[in-house]
Amino acid sequence: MNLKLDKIDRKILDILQSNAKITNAQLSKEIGLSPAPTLERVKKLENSGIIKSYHAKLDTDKIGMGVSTFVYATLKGHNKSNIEIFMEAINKIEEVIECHHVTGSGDFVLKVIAKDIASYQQLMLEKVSDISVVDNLQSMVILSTFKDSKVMPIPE
Amino acid sequence: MNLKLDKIDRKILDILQSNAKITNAQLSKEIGLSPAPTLERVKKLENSGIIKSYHAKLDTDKIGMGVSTFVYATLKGHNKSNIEIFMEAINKIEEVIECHHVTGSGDFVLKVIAKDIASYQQLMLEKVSDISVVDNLQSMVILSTFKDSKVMPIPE
DNA sequence: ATTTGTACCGAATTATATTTTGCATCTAAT
DNA sequence: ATTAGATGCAAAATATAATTCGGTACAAAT
Repeated sequence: MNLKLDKIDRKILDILQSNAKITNAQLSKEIGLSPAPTLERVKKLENSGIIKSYHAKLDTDKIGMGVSTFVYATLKGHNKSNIEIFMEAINKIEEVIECHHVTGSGDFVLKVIAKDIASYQQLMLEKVSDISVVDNLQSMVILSTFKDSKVMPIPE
Repeated sequence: MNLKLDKIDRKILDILQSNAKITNAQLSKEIGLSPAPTLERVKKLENSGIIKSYHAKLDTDKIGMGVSTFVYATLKGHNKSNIEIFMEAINKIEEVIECHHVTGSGDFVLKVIAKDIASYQQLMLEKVSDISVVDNLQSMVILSTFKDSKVMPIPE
């Protein structure tokens, strides 16, 4: 599988990142090819794994998930087994929508969403703090998000 | 516009969050309705703004954006005018894909992507540190991401 | 020069989305 | 209880879009 991206591929990726629901016909117009090779390129991008998946983005307020936070979590020891215990527990909590292992002594950044502050507190106390290997948790509540781009730049 | 979501709506949202490319026919099967009312519901969810948009998710490594970081930024003073200067500058930097205003004295969390550490450093020095109102920057490099769910739970 | 592979186009085919129609259910007012 | 209005539905018909197919052009390798 050839992963080399030309200018047209990058344009396709740019467009599909910002609007996944564009029709192939419209996409082909915007990149200046006919529908057939356009579709071929898109399929190639999908099959090669460059495009991993397609997702609907929801309005958190409108679905009643008004509280979003970042949580910085430290473990009691950042050995492999503790990390595995942590990962497994985190994966079961659907309100934890992201979990990243970051530099700094074995620490993690989580993104958590909740209905309101009360349910957030409950969630953290009952589900996250409760994970045996968790040492410290530090929450930052997101007051507002003024950039949340789903479009990543693609280097040449 | 009625924003009340019933069980079927929540199921639709759940499915479209994890797979935006599902056909209406398949979606209707999974929720147990016929295509017509299914499409009606999806359109209603789109028009009401509950579904904001649809996006392709790319593989950061495969597009050559191997470095992702969280950056905690503090401003020299967190008054309205400084925040506006900061926001405007940040919006122009396409490598900064997220920017959130968080609790703590006027601080921000950014998510930044780059080709490699060298270009990351260059980006931060030349574009981010350079914003006049920025006081302090603290970077955390993401070593690995083991949860990045695009599916938010929806409360009843 | 010939072969091989790749990318492209236009047209035909197939799949899918959208609209329409009419029926069933529910609610509220009489 | 009955009626009127609204809502939601299934099924069929239509419109639109995606996909496939055959063929052409071009580039690189032999």
